[in-house]
Amino acid sequence: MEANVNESGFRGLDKSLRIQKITDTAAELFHRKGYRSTTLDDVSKELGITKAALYHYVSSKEKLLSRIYIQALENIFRNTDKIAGKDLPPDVRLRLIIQNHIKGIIIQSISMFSVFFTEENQLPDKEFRKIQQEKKKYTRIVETIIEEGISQGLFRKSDPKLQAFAIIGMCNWVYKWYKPGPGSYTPEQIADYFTSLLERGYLKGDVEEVPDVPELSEGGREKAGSRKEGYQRLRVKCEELSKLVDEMEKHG
Amino acid sequence: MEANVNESGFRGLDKSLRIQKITDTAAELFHRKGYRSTTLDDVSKELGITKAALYHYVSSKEKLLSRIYIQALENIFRNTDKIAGKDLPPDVRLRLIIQNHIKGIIIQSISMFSVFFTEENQLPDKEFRKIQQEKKKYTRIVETIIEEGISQGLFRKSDPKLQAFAIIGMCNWVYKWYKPGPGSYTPEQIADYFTSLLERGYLKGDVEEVPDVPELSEGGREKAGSRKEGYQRLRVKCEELSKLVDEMEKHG
DNA sequence: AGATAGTTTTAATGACTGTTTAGTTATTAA
DNA sequence: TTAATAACTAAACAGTCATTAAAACTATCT
Repeated sequence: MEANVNESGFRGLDKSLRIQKITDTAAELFHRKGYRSTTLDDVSKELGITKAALYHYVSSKEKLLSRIYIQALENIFRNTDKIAGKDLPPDVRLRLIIQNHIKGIIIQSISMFSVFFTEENQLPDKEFRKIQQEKKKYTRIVETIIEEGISQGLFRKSDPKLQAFAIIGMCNWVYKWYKPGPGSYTPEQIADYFTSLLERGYLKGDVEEVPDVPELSEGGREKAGSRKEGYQRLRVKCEELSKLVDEMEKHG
Repeated sequence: MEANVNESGFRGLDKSLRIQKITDTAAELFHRKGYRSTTLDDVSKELGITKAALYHYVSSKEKLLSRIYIQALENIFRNTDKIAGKDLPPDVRLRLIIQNHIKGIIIQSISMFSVFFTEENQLPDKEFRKIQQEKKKYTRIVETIIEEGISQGLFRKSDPKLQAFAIIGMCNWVYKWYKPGPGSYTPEQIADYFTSLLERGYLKGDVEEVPDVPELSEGGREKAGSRKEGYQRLRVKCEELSKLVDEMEKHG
């Protein structure tokens, strides 16, 4: 029946730490139950204080949400500029970005990023736009690295924006499935793995020449060129695959 | 000031269509404002009827959410079994799965999947578990295809589950950035692009032999083997990269 | 026309919750 | 000791919202 007095209390912390604790607790609850479904009573109960006491530290529930967003952004952007600006080959920079990204999500707590990814529409308009803008900025960083990789002849030709979305999506989704624990992967292992997959793909590579990414703007796509036997069929186009599925639809 | 009488009215539809319209409208609003923040007044207003009239078709708000989840699942699973069971090489099956996945999300409406991905914690416990289970089932399907690809020597060695998460994440994230419109990519184009990236990676491929994915279980990883000059450095390990970042931290 | 069933509305209820107010306690400063 | 301030509490305000009850409208059938 007692209030939750877990994890090193709340009273015996100095102010900035107490605010941090409030933010973390809120993030955890918002993550578990959703922002709107979490009451300030829930938060205060979890902290072992009264709701009104909360208002000593945070001026509104909305402000609490803002704080979470600000922290998440700070965390993700902490290293990006340094990485992106460093004089390193694009592939290495991309690796660093990916690693930083996954580390940010996992170490800085999944809850915070879960909220970050799912509660945007709860922010006031102005803040919402700000966040949207920052996200675009981040995408743009990744995009730029990819562009450089391509222009240096290191990366295959592609649509850099689409590729950035693909990579970022793969990384972001970590918050959905990652469960910390003794047997879990470390963020570094995941980053290593993702990088390896993204750089080289999952197909075993004994092909003479890898074709560029298909043109996205037109229908007429790649005429099968000089590739080794056995990999011809890998390049079946999606249009054909579509027909295949449609066919399946009809005949059970 | 009038009620929203857009998109072909509500009154002139037969029952099952009316229920469908309610579900779609709800999904759209839940997507825009969040489940908890959307009132039934919002939904009914959007439909041009009163709140109480809604209760003729849906017994509770929760039920409305359930319906959305059920439809999303139906949509994703519609073809999977047929694809996974078909006697096709693993790489082709994986392509089909990816394509089906992205098509499902985009065509069947982003809103529905946005809700599907973000409002799970609003479901009653029993339903929540059911959904969780279905998601696992889906991951398992992808995983199995990957396992077969590996054992047939077609795919590089890897952790199939991690790879499944990576792929699924890349695909799911589409709901976050895809904006339908005249200049947008088609689902097929996105699927094509993702598949190409996933199969072959973004690095330009003039390497003799692509190394297997690094072992995830131990620290000691790959001794640089017989690879072409110039790609040596690509295989810098994340541990080393970490140090690099840490260093940057200190010296601006 | 009248009855019936299906549909929609108006009006109310009851529970919940973000926020405010007014006051208490503990700690520090003068 | 007195005054001031920070930390906190209890209670209530003001509003919102899911849900229900009961009345009114509409179309169809007899």
